Amino acid sequence: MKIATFNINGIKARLNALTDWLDEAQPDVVLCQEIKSVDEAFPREPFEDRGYNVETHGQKGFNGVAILSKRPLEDVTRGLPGDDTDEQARWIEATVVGDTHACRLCGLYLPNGNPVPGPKYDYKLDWMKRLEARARDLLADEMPALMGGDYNIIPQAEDAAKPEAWVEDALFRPESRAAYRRILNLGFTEAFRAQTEGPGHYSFWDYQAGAWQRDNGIRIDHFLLTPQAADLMVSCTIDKQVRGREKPSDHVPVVLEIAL
DNA sequence: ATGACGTGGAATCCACGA
Repeated sequence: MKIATFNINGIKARLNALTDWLDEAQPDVVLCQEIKSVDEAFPREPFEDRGYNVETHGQKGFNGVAILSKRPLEDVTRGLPGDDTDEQARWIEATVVGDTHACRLCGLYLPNGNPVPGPKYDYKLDWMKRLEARARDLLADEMPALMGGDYNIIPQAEDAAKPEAWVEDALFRPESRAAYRRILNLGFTEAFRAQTEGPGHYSFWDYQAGAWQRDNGIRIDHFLLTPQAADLMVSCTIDKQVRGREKPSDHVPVVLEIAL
């Protein structure tokens, strides 16, 4: 089963780019971030016409996550547990049943957190504490599960073309990276780094200052797998070429192949 | 050294992003 994460930066602006990519890459599941749409306005038809089930968790203007899946999505839940007052749409879960295993899918859009310090950074770190709690529960369930999405975390210096430019940024601050590492250290496998080492692998290039043309990117879109999911992993790749197309998102898809 | 680009929503600019 081919499962992708893709921050599309606006579903209305990216409709053609996304459907073109679906037709070409034929993923079974896509975890989408930054749909920037309320649920009622999400254009379901182009995806349903292609055989995808659509589950959204949107809000007006910003954020918003969705799952597209060719197989039925069961037990869908919306919102990251742990704070009933949190109104930002950044988390959605569902279970997909494969040929041999079921897998819990968690799609996430982790807060950016800039500027540092400030309330937005506090929110990021608070959100990551809640993420850690949910991650612990997923491990305790001892079933294949994954958390995929835009983590807004540059895990290591090698994950940025110019790491020195990010040292004061919420995506690369020691506190951010430590919070991410705490989750990894619970027993998760970061899918891309399980197979590929070294610098030069990015999933985001800013629209500004010719970042794409200069390959000035960062790797911030990740899949974290429970041990039961990691045992089924086949490959994890970044579909870099998508960034060079017409009217692209500033992120590209990361694609996980897993033997479900 | 600075700014640069894009999206959505409201409104002819602003918030937000990374």
